[in-house]
Amino acid sequence: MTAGAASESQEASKADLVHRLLREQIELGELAPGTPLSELPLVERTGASRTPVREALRRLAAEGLVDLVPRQGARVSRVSLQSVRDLFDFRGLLEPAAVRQATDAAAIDPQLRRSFTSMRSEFARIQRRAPSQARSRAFYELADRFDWAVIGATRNEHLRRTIAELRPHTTRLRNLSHVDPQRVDVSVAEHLVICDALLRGDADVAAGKTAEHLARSVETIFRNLARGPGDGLDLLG
Amino acid sequence: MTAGAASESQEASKADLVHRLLREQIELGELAPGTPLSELPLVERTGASRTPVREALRRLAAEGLVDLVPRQGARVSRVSLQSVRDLFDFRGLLEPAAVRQATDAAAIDPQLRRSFTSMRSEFARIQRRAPSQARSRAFYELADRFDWAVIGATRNEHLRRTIAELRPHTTRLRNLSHVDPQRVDVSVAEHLVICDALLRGDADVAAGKTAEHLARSVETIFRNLARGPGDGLDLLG
DNA sequence: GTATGCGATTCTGTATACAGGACGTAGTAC
DNA sequence: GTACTACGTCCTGTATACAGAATCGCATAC
Repeated sequence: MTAGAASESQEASKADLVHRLLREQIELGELAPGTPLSELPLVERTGASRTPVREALRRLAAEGLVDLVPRQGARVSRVSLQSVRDLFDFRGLLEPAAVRQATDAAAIDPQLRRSFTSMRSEFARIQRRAPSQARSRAFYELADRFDWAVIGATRNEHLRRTIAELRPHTTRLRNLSHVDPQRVDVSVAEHLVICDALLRGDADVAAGKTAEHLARSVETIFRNLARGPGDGLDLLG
Repeated sequence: MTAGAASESQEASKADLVHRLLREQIELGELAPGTPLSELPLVERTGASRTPVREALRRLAAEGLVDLVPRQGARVSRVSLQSVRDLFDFRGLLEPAAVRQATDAAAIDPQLRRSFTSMRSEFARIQRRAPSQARSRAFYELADRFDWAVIGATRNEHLRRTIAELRPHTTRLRNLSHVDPQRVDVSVAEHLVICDALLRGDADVAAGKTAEHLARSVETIFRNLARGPGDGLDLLG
């Protein structure tokens, strides 16, 4: 594992590094929507030359994290209400199908099954914790691992790649909005239900509950938005 | 239109041109799966320098038309039976949803409605023609226009972009396989049914028939494949 | 005859230099 | 005082040069 990581960091091109750096900063909201990303400043900041920086920007543009205006340059993409709707509608189309495939895979692959079983008990443990900042963080970290496990268990390559490409958008949206402890409660319970159905081999329920979970998530985001921008949801960039 | 095309060709960067050239050649099967795409030969062939050529290759790799091995270069991506299944399964997930949105859009937008009405009558006209090479070509050209109209009428940007990215794969698959006149017959009829439901505003039927159409298409491809590679389906590249 | 090692060639990954276009600003004219 | 124009600066798009890695072929040793 260590050797793997070492050879990875050796194998990673500078374009990969710059791409990952920028993607993480955009995900975390450190680079606010609308921030200009000119190449030369990035060359200074990253130490790479313009060629890898260019490639990183193009890749980010393909992922939709960066808007590229032909002779004007790159900016961190803005987040509109419509884009949030689009994102969750699209996830609602894809992720239930992915959960379905993951359910089938977990029924066959014992190691995958153990992995989901373990995450299920972690969700249960979080459920018993008192609401706190740390609890929310733990939940999101676990939910991320769960989502990646589902992605990894998705047989269909197109489906897998497309969902994976959406994750930075989802993460960014979470980091741009505020944590709603009540929503975390519900979300933990929803993940438990999905885990149970998945482990039970009930793909229909697992997929259905995933769709419901996404619908409730976007509902919460919009409700919090309706409280006004003073509440912290600062999407217009 | 002419001025538009002129300004377009002025606006298009060399990277765009190289990208389009290669994509078309891959779609048409002129560049067979597995063909190495080294940068220097492409520089000579296209007249562009390495930078735009690189960008075009990276873009094609992101679209899945080219496989990029880290320190080894680019090859036209190979087409496996699994990748065909994956492609059509994924399309079966996305395109019914897109047809649904197009149905809603056509109910509101009169110009869009006229466009679909006109294509419906073109399908009907093709149906009455005698089977021939030209008839198949006319059908595929029209089916392409129909698909693009649906894509254009898809509100959800993620859905629209993802489906659009799949089209080169579909086109390539068609050009790598042989035309099955019997399948064209059925396919024309299926498109008529979809058009009718779409124009009638019946999104459920339009979506359902789209899913059926895709399922039958992939079935035909696999059946023709089962007849053996001598039949012309030369997918292994 | 076969296997192994060394060398040459080719290619990618990266850096950098150059040209053309866009935007902002300042100055001038009305 | 305002609007328009011209100039300067910045930035992208493109070309090209250089270094390191990988692969292929050939020669040699067993």
